[in-house]
Amino acid sequence: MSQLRRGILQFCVLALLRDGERYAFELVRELCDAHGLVTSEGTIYPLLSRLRKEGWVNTVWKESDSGPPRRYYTLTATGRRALDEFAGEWGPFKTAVDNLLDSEESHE
Amino acid sequence: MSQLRRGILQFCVLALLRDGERYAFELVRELCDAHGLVTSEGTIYPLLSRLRKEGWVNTVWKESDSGPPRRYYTLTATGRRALDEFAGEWGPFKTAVDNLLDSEESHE
DNA sequence: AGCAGGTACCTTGTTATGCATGGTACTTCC
DNA sequence: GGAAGTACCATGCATAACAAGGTACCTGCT
Repeated sequence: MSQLRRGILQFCVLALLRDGERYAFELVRELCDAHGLVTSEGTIYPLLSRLRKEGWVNTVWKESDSGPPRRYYTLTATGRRALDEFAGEWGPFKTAVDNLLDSEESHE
Repeated sequence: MSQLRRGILQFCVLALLRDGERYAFELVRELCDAHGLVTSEGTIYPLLSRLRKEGWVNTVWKESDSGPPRRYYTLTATGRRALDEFAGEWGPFKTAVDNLLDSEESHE
C-alpha cells in the first residue's frame, strides 16, 4: 500500500539529489521505474514544495533543448544533515520491523 | 518521525497476534518498550477497530484477576493472509530504500 | 497552418492514519 | 474515601500520498 512510503519518500528524493541535481519529472521516472517506489506527479510536486520550505533544497531554472524550462533541485547542507539523520533512524526501524515479522514467521 | 510507522503498525500488531492472543494494553507495551515502534493508546484502539472491521481479527472478553475486563484479539485466516501479503511487500520495499540510501552514501 | 502527443510545471481535494486529549470504570492500597 | 494503576474507548487534528485537472512549451505530422 501507498501508506508504506509515508515519511520515506522525501528522503528517497534527498538521496537522489545527493547524487546530483535533478528536476521533478526526472525524479518521478527514477522513483517510479527503477525502485517501484512512487508515484505520480501529484505526489512529487507538493513534496518538493515542502523540501523547499524546509530549506533542504535549492532550485534553479534552466532552459531545456526539447520542451519547457526545468526547475532543477540541489541539496543544501541542511538537507544533507536531515538525510543523514534519517539514515540513522531507518536502520533500527527496519530491524525492529524485521524482527517482528521474522520471529513470528519461524513459529510455523 | 512518526510518519515512518504509517501503514506498518497494523502489520506489526498482526505479527504479534500470530504469536498468540493479546489485549490492547499489552500490545502498546510490547510495541513501545521492546521495539521503539509506537506509541500511545490513542494509536492502538482506533487501529484495532479498523482491524476488526476488516475482519482481520476476532475478539473475546475475559475477566482479569487485577483490574477491568480485557478484550483479547486473535488473528483470523483473512488477517493471516493480509500479514503474509505485507511480508511479501516489505522485503522489496526495504531493499529499494536501502539501495537508494546506500548507493548515494558510498559516493563520499 | 493547425493539431496531436510528449514534456514540464503546478494546484486542489480526498483519504488514510498516527497521535494528543479526554472520558469511563474497575481494583488495590494507604 | 482518595490516589494510582489497569483497562477500555471516542473525538479531533495534522500530515502526506495520490488522483484529477489545469497551463504552457516544443516537435512532428498532415
